[in-house]
Amino acid sequence: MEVAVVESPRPPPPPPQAKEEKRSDATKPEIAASMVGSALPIVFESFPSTQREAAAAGVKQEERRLEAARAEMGEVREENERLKSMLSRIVGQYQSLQTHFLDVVKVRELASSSAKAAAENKIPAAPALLPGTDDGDEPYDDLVSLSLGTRANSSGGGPRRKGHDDRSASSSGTADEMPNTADDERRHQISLGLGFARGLPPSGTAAAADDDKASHDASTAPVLNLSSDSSGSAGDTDTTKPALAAAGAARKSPSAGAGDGSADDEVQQQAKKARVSVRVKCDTPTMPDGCQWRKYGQKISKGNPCPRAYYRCTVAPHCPVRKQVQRCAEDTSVLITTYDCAHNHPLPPAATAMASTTSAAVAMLTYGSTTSAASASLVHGHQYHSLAAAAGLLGPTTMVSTAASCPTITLDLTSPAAPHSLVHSSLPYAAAAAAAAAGFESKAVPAAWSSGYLAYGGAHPSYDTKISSALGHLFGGSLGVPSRPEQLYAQSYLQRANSLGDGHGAVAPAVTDTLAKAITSDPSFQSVLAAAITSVMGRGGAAATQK
DNA sequence: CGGTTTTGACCTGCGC
DNA sequence: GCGCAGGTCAAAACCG
Repeated sequence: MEVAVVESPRPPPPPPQAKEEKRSDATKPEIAASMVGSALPIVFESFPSTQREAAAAGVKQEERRLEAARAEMGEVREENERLKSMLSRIVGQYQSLQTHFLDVVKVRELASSSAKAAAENKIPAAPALLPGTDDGDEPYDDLVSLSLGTRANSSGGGPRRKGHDDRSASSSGTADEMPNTADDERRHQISLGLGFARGLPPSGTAAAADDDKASHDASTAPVLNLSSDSSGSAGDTDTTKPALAAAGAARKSPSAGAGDGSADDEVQQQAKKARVSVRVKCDTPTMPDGCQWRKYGQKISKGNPCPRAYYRCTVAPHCPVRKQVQRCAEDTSVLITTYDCAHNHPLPPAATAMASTTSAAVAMLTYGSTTSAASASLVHGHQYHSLAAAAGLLGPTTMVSTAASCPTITLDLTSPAAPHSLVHSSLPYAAAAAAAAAGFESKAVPAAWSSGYLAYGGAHPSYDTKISSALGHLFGGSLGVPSRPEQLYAQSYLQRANSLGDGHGAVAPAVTDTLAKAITSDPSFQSVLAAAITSVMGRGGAAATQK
């Protein structure tokens, strides 16, 4: 349980009142006691002897207040315990699900190999989990939707990628570029089932191995193709469309895409393609996200009289992260900040919130998948947490767009939350996550979570749990949107995660709705929630993995 | 003096 | 091929 270690990374340069708000429950009694202890003597000394009765009455009043405070702290502690147990239950369910999933994958693997050996002998393994598996050669396609739209790269071609689609389509049926079918299929399976998309080589082999599957994938599991829009296609690592920073980065290090890139290179290559846009009401020239930025350009873009400023991260010399800042043409009080890429360096604590959010969104867009915690290397572990954060915490009104040259997640933090959004919080989550994983142009889901998150930035004293404060600081807590009802958000979210499994609205398109159903079915949803909380609370570790 | 901002020029991709 | 728009570069100016 990471709950116990959450308090250590205390990110933001704390404003005085915020510091008070973020004290853990465990420290509260001592704090309160010390406060009372220091206050009482003053009370005694400051009262003249002639007013001892009044002083005594005051003492009694203080004691009553102390009792009340203790009772309140007891409640808070109880609440915290309840949340902890809930979280541990969720984590347990996630692990059991994962174990079960691995078993299923194994069974399918065995079934596949035996099916090939027995020629036409199909083994209907795990039909409940794998409906519609009608081709023995691709037994895992349908698994994808069960694992948050994974196998980003294995599909060998994104729905929007120009030319490469044609290439993969035209290459259908030519298996001469298939060096090791079994091996590729294995990777394919891994990527499908456990979201090892990152581990897949974006170059020829994976895509080529899928050549005869690509068309099928595109039709049966189009939701998987988002990430391949980025760089997962055959041999296009050096010809990918430069999405903002990608152009500059490619210019600076053209060899990065040409070679047989390391995992990190691939990660960066892929991460460069996705963008996260944040809309927030802000008076300052830029949104205070805790990072250090250097302005390197400014342009007047068409359709907006407000200039667009270009910033580069200066925390590390070669950090690829860039951001564009532009005021909304319709409402100049709204600041639109678009982040690109992921930081390749440890972040200052104050910056980890937004950075993890954006990189999480990038990760989700880029890979559309989570990796197995069991196999978590540093990189994979980061991916795991990132996706979790993205899927679970991209709560604010979220739009996923692939209309541009690269997929973009837009977080609209300008609209206040509607009360009902608490009740239906899971749907927007699922729709957003599914849409993000799918890479489809998706209608913005009125999740209106922003207040739910931001409210925790204010950290109501009675709800000063680690979880809530961690959630609250996702966006730095500096964007405070006052909304008391949303302070119940986390609780209702958790409770709903337990009681979920029913209807979904008709907000999302059909495909994403299918994914939404898969995602919001209890175990996955809860696991994502648990991972999300773990991710947020373990920012320190996440920052370390961002190296 | 070092770091940041400004700003015009340049590069690249895309649509016609 | 041409023009447009977006993005980046880099020298000069600015600032603490």
